[in-house]
Amino acid sequence: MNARSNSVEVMTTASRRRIPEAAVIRLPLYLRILNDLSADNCTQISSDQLAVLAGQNAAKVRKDLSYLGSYGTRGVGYDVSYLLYQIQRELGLNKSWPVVIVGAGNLGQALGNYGGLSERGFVVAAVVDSDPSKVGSVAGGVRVSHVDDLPLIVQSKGVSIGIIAVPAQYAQSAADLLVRAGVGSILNFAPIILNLPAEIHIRKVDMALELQILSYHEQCRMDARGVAVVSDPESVIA
Amino acid sequence: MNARSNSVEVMTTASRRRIPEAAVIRLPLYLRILNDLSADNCTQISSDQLAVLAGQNAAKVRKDLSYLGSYGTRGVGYDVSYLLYQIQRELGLNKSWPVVIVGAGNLGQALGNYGGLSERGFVVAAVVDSDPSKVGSVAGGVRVSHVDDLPLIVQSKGVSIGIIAVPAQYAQSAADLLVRAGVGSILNFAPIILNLPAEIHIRKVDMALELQILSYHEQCRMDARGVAVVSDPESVIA
DNA sequence: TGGACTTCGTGAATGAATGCACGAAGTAAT
DNA sequence: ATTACTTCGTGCATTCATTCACGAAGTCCA
Repeated sequence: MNARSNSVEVMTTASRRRIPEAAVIRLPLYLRILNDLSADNCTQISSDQLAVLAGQNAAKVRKDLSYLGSYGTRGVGYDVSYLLYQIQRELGLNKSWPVVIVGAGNLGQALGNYGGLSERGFVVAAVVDSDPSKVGSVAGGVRVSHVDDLPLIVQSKGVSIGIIAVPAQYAQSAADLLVRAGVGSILNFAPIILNLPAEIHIRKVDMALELQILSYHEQCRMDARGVAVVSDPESVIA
Repeated sequence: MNARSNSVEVMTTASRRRIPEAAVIRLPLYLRILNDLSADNCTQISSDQLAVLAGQNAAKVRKDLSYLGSYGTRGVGYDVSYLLYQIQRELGLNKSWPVVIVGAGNLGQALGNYGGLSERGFVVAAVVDSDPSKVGSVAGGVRVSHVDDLPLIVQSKGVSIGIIAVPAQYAQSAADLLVRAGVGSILNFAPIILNLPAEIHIRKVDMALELQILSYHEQCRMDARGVAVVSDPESVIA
C-alpha cells in the first residue's frame, strides 16, 4: 500500500512519461482481457497468465505495464480491477469520447450500429454524409447530418476523433474536412493513404491489405513445400 | 537488361530469401499505389515519389523493394508495371486466392459484398454459418452453406485463408474449425485473441482497439495542454 | 520467526527496423 | 567522350523493441 501510494504520487506530480508506441498498441489488448477476467470475477492475475491470454511474452507484459507505474504485487500478481482502472486512465478511457463517422453508406451504417463502440468508451456523436438523400435517415441510433454541418458538430460536441467510411476517391477530402473542423485523430477505412499534417494521429483499417499479407505467408508456405515455379516471363523467353 | 536477367536468375534458382515482416506489411501498400499509378498511365516512378505517396522515407522504400531483387534503374527509377508484377508475384497475388467467410451476420455479409476483394486477388469461395435459417440465403454472390460443410469446402476448393466474422464468443471455435478443415491463415474480426497452433498465420482487425490507441494520443494531447488532473481516487482520499 | 516459494520490476544483452550517406550505374546534353 | 546530374542499392550507425536474467519484495506455512 505504501509503495503503491508512493508511485501514484510520482505519477501525478511528475509529468506523464511517454510510453513507447509498441506498448501503447498492446494496452487496449490487455484492457480487453482484464475486462473479460473481471466479468468472470477473477480478481488477481500474474504477468505469466496475462501473457498467455494476450499471446505475448511475460517479460514484455511486465515491461508494458511498468510504463504505467508499479501496480503489481511481487509474489502475487496484479489486482485485476485496479490494473483495469489504471490502463483505462492511461488510455484516456475514463471518459467517453464522442466520435463522428463520415459516410453513411453500408460501412458507415454498420460502424454506427456496432455495439462494441459504446461498451468501450466511445459514443457516435454524429454520422454525416454529403448525399442529401441520406440526410435525415438514421444510422447507429443517430440521425444522419449533412457534411456541411461538420464544423458545427465537432465544435459543439467536442469531437476529437473522426472515422472515415467513404469510398476511396472521397477519403482525402473527407479527411481534409475533418481536420479543418478541428479533429485531432482519424481512423481511416478507405484504402488510400491520407495526406495530412504531421500533428494529426491516424490509424487505418484495410481488409484487402491484411489478406495480402496473409497471402504472402501462404505463398511462402507453398514455396517451402518445394513447388518450384518459374514465375518470371522474361526469364522463360530468354 | 543484363543485370535484370541476372538477378531474376538468382531469384528463381536460389530459394526465396525471407523478407522482414515490417517490409512485408508495406508491400501491399506499394502495390496499391502502383496500381493507381498504372491506372493513371504513369510508367515510371522514383523511390522518392513513391515514398511520398506511401507516407514513408525514400531509403526505406528502396530497401523494401531491394528485398525483391534489383528491379530499379539508377538515374531513372522503377518501371511501374514491372514493379507491380514483381510485388504481386512476391505476395503470391498472381493467382487468385479462394477465401471462406465464417459468419453470415451483418459483418459477414458486408465482407462478402465488398467489391475490393475480387479486385485484389481474392474470391469468396463460400460463406458458412451455423444458423440453419441463414443457410441458403445469399451473401457476397455466394449461397450461404452450413458450417458442417466447412472441411469439404476447404478441401475441394483449395481454400487456405479463412475470415472470422462471428461474435466474440464463437470466434475460438470457428477458428478451431477452420484449422481442422485445413486452413493455414486466418483474418480475425472478432475482438478476442485466438489460441492457435504456431504455424497458423493470423492477423486481426479490431476497430475498438484502433480507436483506443487514438484515444491515448488525444489524451496525451490534452495532458500536454496543461489540463492537470488528479486521477487516482486513492491519492485523493489519502 | 524463518525458510521456501512466487512474481514483479528492471538493467543489460540481443535483435529488428530505420535512416543516413555514399559509391555505383545509369541518362542527357554539349 | 566528357561532364553534370539523377537515382538506385546497400553498408553502417542509430534508434527502437524484445527478451533474458536476477535482485527485490512480497506470500504462505510450518
